[in-house]
Amino acid sequence: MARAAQKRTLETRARLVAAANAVIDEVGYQGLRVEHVVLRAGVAKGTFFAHFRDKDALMELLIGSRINTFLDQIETLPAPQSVDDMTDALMPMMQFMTCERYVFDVIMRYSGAAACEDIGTIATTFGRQIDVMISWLADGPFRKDISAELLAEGVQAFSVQAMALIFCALHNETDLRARMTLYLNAWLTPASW
Amino acid sequence: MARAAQKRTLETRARLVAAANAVIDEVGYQGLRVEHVVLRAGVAKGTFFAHFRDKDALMELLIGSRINTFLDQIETLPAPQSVDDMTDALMPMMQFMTCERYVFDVIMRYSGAAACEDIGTIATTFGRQIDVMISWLADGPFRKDISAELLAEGVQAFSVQAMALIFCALHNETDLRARMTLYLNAWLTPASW
Amino acid sequence: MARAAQKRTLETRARLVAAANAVIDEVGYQGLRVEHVVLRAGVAKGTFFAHFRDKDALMELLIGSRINTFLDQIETLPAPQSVDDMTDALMPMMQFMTCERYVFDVIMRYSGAAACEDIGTIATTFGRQIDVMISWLADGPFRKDISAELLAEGVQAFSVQAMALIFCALHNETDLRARMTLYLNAWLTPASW
Amino acid sequence: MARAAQKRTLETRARLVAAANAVIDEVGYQGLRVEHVVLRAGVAKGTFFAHFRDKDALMELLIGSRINTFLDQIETLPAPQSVDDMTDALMPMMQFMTCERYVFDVIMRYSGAAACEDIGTIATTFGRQIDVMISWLADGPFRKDISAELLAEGVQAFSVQAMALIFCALHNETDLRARMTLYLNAWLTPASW
DNA sequence: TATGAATGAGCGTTCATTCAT
DNA sequence: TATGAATGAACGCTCATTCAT
Repeated sequence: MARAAQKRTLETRARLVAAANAVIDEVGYQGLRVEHVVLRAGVAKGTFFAHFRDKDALMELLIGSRINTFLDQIETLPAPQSVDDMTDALMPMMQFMTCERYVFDVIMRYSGAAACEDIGTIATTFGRQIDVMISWLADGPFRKDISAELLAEGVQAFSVQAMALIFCALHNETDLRARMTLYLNAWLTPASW
Repeated sequence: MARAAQKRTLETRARLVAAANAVIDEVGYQGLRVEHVVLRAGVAKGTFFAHFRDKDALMELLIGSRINTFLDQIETLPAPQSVDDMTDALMPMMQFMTCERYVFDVIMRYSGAAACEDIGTIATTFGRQIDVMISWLADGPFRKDISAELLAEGVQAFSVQAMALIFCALHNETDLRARMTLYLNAWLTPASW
Repeated sequence: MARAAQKRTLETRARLVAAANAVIDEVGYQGLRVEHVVLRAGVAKGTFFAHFRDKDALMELLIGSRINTFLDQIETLPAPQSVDDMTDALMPMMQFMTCERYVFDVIMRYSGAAACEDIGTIATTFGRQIDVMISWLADGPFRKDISAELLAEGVQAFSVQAMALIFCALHNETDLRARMTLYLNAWLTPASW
Repeated sequence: MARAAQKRTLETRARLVAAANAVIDEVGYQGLRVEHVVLRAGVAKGTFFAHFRDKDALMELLIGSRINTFLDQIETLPAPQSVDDMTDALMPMMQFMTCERYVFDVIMRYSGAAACEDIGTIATTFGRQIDVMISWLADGPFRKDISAELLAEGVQAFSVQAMALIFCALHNETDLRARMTLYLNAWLTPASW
């Protein structure tokens, strides 16, 4: 019976997540309303809050999941041997992260949280990003005078900077890649000064 | 006549700004309510919206002004000759920027906007930051293999990264300075790799 | 459970309606403020708008209810056998309809709507008025060369005309009855021309 | 000088009226905003209120003028010799009166005001309507057992009734004419009962 | 007359969240 | 768990009208 109950619980939760994704497909993350989610899931509003602490918790889960999917993909790639390769590897994830101002803002609220005990889906992805990059950086023709971790944090800092520019009317996706290349070349390439 | 009218307008606007600052002193930026502002300013609510598009517009003005004041101060300083000096110079402004999560979030919405025609008070402060740092970087014992502008953008990227960490439970003000030093040393110091 | 929930809903709605009526007793229909209603009902403002589309929807309900009460009363009366009797029967309702310029205006917005599918409380009362009068007209010493329905519509048209005169500074309640008698005699009395 | 000043005054007033008509052509009577009128007229808001007691005063003037134009036209017609002719004569004016719900409402606020000392442009038009119709009724093959004035008031009452039906989704312009014919036949035609 | 900034009361709305059942 | 009515604090907005200059 407990097992059955748990099964129902999981089903309800899955229904809510599916409904939320469907809503997002229609109106975007920004436009998501709890009301619409529960309506589509066919459950009561209270049920939503029995499954998610608050709306933000759902958002974090949804966005975090998407990022994790991108990271799964990224982890299958061989360690990039150039800044261009690294940019290529990161681009899909960065494009998702900038698909909506709202999404970027949510993610930003957790940036830097990588080093925190803080356990949230998005925060964890920052840790994963750092980890992936550490493995890459140790393994490629990149700057070696500072720790791979610090280097990775720098890549993250520059990613954020590059992404932030997307939301300027004057910049577009092409710029995102160009910026990244520019930044990472300056940050990662062992040049003699 | 037009001048007289404009004078009254400016006075009212000044009253609103002063009232807003007073409210913020009491309840913080986050806690500011339009209602309280107009009450304290002794003007009608409609007057508020005749002067500011919405609450956010006021916020941008207030926060932007504060940042500009810090930049005024910063511009009086001699060009820093070390990463420590540079960090010292930037710290007061960064501390303000991280005084409240809300303030940081507002600022972030305009980060990267430096390069934009986009005219908002905060956006312009990003441009000023870049300009100040360009003058510093050209003038100090810093990396010279890339343009001062790119270097400045990097400083900004790392500042954001360092500030974002403040909002992790695990970090505090001391860390802000430490992080900045760490990042800027790695970014600005001409080391042989 | 659904029944219980509905019960609470009905109670809240009843509280709002009662509060609204109390407010009207004090300040009139014109003076009714949503704020005062919710305050007196002891519910949140949001609750009001969960029950009524807007203030006008409440007004229609309240005024429509009052008219229906008058019609209930009217329906208990025997079919009038003279224009005077008919006027007597209609007077209380017409006096309510002209108790406030605001009330009359609200009602007018729905006049003629009798024949409409349009479902609003006030609109339906127009239909009831017609029905009552049809039964009267078929049953009394009134003109018979045209359909009772057309005759009833004419009574309505003349009622409106007579009521509209009330809002002329020069006219008063006495005139309302006098006008009605004059009009109805001309409209309903089988005279040889 | 006084004459010059008066000339300027009249010009400004004319500019305001012209601007108002232009605004109405674009957004309808309902959509007219004093702000738009003064903007288009190139005068200050205060000037508007120096020329018109309030917005309603302007509206009354504009709508009243239009009605008077229709009445001018109507007065050139020969006295109608049938209900159909009478309906034809009145239709253009009635169509204008029902061009917008707002216009009809404004007019209604003055209906019945014909008999009032009350001096407003629209109120006066009601008087003119009555006068025109009195001359018609005395002069045609219409009911004669009651005064032409009372008969005219009845025509007005039925006109209002017919026009009110226009604002029911279920009715249209064709109905307006059909209704009028129906009503006026019942009211004006000397039939033996 | 003309100006136009200021008024100001109130409406409608929002929507995540709570809580009694 | 599930329900869903109720919450409630603000915000934005409206826009005719006033009044000091």
